[in-house]
Amino acid sequence: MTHRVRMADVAREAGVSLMTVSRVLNNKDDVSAETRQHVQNIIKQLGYRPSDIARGLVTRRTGAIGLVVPDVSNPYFSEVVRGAEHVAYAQNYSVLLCNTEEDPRRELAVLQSLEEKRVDGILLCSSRLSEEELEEAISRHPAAVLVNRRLEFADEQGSVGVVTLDDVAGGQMATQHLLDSGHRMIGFLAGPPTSHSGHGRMEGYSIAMTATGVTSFSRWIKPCAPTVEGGRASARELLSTYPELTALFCFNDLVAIGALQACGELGRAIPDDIAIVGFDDIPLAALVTPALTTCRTSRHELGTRAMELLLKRISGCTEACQEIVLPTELIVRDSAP
Amino acid sequence: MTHRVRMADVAREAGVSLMTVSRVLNNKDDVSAETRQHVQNIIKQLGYRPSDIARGLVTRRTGAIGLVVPDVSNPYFSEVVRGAEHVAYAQNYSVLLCNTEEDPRRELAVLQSLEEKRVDGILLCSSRLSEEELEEAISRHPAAVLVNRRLEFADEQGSVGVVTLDDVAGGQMATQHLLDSGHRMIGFLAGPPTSHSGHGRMEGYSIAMTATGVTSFSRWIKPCAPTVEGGRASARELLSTYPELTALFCFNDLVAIGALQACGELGRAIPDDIAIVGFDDIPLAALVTPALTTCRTSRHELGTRAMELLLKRISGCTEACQEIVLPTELIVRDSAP
DNA sequence: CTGTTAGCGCTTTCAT
DNA sequence: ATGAAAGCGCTAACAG
Repeated sequence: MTHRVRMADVAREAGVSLMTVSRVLNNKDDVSAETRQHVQNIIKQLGYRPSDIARGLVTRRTGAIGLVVPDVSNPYFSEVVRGAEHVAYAQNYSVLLCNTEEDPRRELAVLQSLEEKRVDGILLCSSRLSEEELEEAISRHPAAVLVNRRLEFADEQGSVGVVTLDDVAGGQMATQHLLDSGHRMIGFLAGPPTSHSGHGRMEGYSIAMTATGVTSFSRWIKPCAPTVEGGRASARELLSTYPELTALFCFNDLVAIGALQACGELGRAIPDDIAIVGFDDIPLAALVTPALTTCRTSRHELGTRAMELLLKRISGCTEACQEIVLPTELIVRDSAP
Repeated sequence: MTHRVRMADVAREAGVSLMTVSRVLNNKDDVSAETRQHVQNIIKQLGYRPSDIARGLVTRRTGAIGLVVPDVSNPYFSEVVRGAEHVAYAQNYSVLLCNTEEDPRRELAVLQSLEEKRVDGILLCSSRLSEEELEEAISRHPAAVLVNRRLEFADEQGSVGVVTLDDVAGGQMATQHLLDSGHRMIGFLAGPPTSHSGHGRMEGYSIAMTATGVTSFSRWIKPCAPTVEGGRASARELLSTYPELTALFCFNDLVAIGALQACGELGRAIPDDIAIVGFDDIPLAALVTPALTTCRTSRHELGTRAMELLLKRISGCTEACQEIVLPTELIVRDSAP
């Protein structure tokens, strides 16, 4: 690479000024059709590509969105990412992807890095930060949308958009399904204590249990890592301590699959000895044996709606539309018919 | 946001020149400890964050890598992405993620966009472009590494790094395993005709079959979409046409799972009536019933090695080390014991 | 050790 | 419809 073609090269070659080239590039209408065509030919001939860097310095817009997720290789988030990316691309935004690896320190680090990159906005999924850290981080960015996490205090100021799942309703629906099948001793593998989704699902579980008159179920609630292995280990423990349990509601499908494995190891048949309900309906859920009953959540839609909201906010939309709650849907399969 | 804090604000407040602030920021050693501390205090106090945009304009480095994959929500690629991202982050590079959605036109578009972003290099996974398009795109970027795809002609020029799986050896190993179990009528669900990995695996299959004296197996080769559904449909067709087949080697695990389903529907028991071998060892492979025999490939390592190679090349490493072939490992489970 | 000068490649503003 | 000048926020190269 000898020397990147600059706008000045195009201008010289075309025999016009920098401004004319700039106008052609930005589709300004005050350029004669003739000149425009000529300049476009030269651009193509020289293989010129404008520098977003130089442009960004003066326009203070980068056309980039920071997308922060705990872990792209988690199928849940990779679908959110894909949905978000799709919308961004359609509006000519690019996406800077950042994994936090569930580490709040790293989350702060990527947020700072995105600030230095001067992204036009951030999409923050399942943030593990404290309210204070979150408010600080958000205030430092031109626009922000939170996914799967709400801000208690800043909400009313409309400083941030929010897209969440109706975890409470989902948790309630899942638990009610088990109750309707006659189960009363229902354990809950609750996921990470820091997860807001987990709290919502637990609330739904509690509501359903209480409404049905089941009390003292709190000892049946056990936190766990949101993974197959986490579910397996916690299910073993919970079922060993409380063998009277006849059903398990799980934080997510991975945990539920871990529970499936644990039951296999403990020699407890599913769904006859014990029924299991997951959450999310990841593709895997339909493929394991027995197929998982679960609450379907549209991760893709979570991503698209969040990005749409963010881009709206970037464009200066100050209207209401700042909190979106997506419903979930119970999918009944073999693990809890 | 009234007015972003600039370096000039820090300099004024600290009573020093722009350069001193710049030196503190970039950890240049020719600043007195005292001044450095003072400036750092002011920076923190003002909440100053340097602009990578402005810096990039003068240094011609953006600290960003373009990562191009067909689809992040495909677990295969999301693990590659995660490996790559991990290495990039450790060296203070950020990652611009681009999905091509398997569309070559979109692939060209994102490549152009990355060029305008002036990324320091690109990592291109499973490119569907023609040799010419690929060469053109690569030549326009400061550095490039290809994953799961080779460039026939440009290789010797060392203009591009390459990281691939040893698909031929993998295909051969998988097929040989079936041959060793006594199978001779082995079908191959080949994946997309455009897939280079698919070609490699087919070559391995052919080598093994031929070496064992099996001829005229080409009619048992059937292309398919690289998905569960694609595998299911193609397996049904292939097994209906050639009911004498006793084993199937599949392009990847998703296809193999589709084949599993098809066999279930056709009433053919696995592994007794028909044995199945997949490729990749995705997490799902161990969880389906029967558990899948497959060739394990380390997607994470594909990502880390590729990013390491790219960053080396960006740093001007012109040494050999420009082609890496990662081995695969046969994992024997229940679908082909 | 610290400061001054001159751009990086574009767009904005104002002039013609 | 087109151009000239100024400057976005920073760093490289040189001075002191």
